[in-house]
This record gives sequence, structure tokens and C-alpha cells, in this order.
Amino acid sequence: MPELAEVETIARNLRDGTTNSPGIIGKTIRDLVIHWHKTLAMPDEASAHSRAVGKEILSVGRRGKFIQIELDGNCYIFIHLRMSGDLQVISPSNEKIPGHIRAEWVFSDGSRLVFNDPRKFGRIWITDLPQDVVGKLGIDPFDEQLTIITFSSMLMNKHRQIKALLLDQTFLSGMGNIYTHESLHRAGILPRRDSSRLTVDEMDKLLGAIREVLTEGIMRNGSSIDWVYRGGDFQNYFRVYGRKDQPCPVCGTAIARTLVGQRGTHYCPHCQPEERSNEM
DNA sequence: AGCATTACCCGCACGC
DNA sequence: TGCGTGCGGGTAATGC
Repeated sequence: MPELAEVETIARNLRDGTTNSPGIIGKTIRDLVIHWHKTLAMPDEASAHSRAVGKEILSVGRRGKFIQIELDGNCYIFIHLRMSGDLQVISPSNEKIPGHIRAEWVFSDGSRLVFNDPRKFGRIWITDLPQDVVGKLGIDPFDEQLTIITFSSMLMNKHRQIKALLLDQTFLSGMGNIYTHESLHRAGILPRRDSSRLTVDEMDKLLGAIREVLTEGIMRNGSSIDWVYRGGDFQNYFRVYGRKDQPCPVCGTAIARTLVGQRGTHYCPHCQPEERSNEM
């Protein structure tokens, strides 16, 4: 699915508009149509309809990997794109309709916000209690309160494989499989290393690498992978993700693939070595 | 009890 | 045609 950089890009496009589509701030919802029942996680369809219809869109933002759309009357729409979701604004003049629409909001001006999601894993919540949906999310990687002091103590208080920990949304919110790979490679850390046993220098490098990779990802409008194209081109700058057997751009060693927590994991055996033993 | 890991599951499309 | 794989995450089971 889209990760932080892709979700951020989509949120910005919905808010500010693109050359092809207008933003949705200020639009009024005239109708909500659910095409695939399970896409609506909360509440039931009738309640969702009555909560959203007639409301004006006040803001669009991101919470972890959730898109947050604020409506007037203290109501929020949360959308999680999971693996294959995408959001597009379709104007009457801009009829390029995607093939797997699971839900859509129709606005009073005739334009629509469509939720396209081939794999049907994406979910929508409409609620006046945001904490029920995003309350358990960990700190955002760009949060100013996430200093190296905070980050290092967070890591030292856990004993988990560093890659699995970075993917845990209650620990840090927004990291996914791609950006985790790229961050660990840039920081020179093997994905299965124990988080609490990283050196302070490694923790410092890791936080910097996470922010660097996410910033570049956002700058390039995210990554476009598989058949789900979203307009970004960060995929052309991956150093390890999806590059099994190809040379590491830093040292030329063949990129290796393994499994960490049931998920494909790529790394450079030379740049990301095993932990050095402390024994003499 | 609480934490960490593993297995399985959920729809679909694509490459080999 | 069949099989493995995947920008994610929830649940259940197991082990420490």
C-alpha cells in the first residue's frame, strides 16, 4: 500500500488540487455511495450517510497512513488505503474513471471523490471520535518532539527486530516496507538486528535516514509500484527495495533477500553487516 | 501478565 | 494454467 510519502502526496493533492483536478476543500457532500460493503469499516451505511451528507469539507490531512478529512459539525472521515487504495477527484470534464471504485462521495458541484481499490483491503471510517480510529498511532517521524534522545530511549525499551519495530504503527506511524528498507540501508543497519542493541551512533543515523528517505519520497510524489500507478517516481531511486541480485549502488555487492516478520526484506550484506560480537 | 514472533487471512493482478 | 509475490494490518496461537 501507499506509505507515508504516498499518503502525504495524496492528501496534499486532495487539499491543493493538481493540474488535472481541483482540491476538495470547501466542497459540500451531496451523497455517499458504498459499492463494496466491507470498505466501510464504521459506522453502518445509513449512519455514515447521515453523518456525511450536507457537510462541508474543512480540511484534509494525514495521520500516519490515514487520510483525514475534516467536515463541519465536528465530524471526520478517515481513509486507510492499505495495499492498493487510491483517491481521485473526478470532475464532469475530467472523466477518467478507474476500474475498481469501492466508494464515492458526490459533491454539490457535480464533482466526485472516488475511492479506487482493486484488492479491497482499504477501509473508511466516519466518526466524531478521531481517537477511536487513530488514537493508538505512534509518533509521526517528522514530529519535532521525536528527538534523538526520545528515539533512542524508545528503541532501547524494546527488544525487537528493528525492521519489524519500524513497521509497527503503534511505535512509529507511517513507515512501510519500502521506506523501512531504504532507511535501514542508508543507516547501515541489518533489518533483523535487535533494536535495543543498536549503538547510539546507529540510532542517530537511523532517525536521520528515516527523515531523509521520507523527505525525498515526498519530494518525488511517492513511489509508483506494480500496476498501481500514482504519479510519483521515487521507485527509480530505490537502493535495495525490490533489487534482489542487483548491485548495491554504494558498494556493488549483490542485494540479498530474506524474510523478516513474514515480509520480503532486501538488504546489502556488505553495507548492513551482522552485529559485531562483543566477545574477544 | 505482557511481550515478541509466527501463521494465516483478506481480493486482486501481474510476472514467470 | 499454476504459483509465488505484494506500498498493510488484524487475529489467533505459541513461546518465553
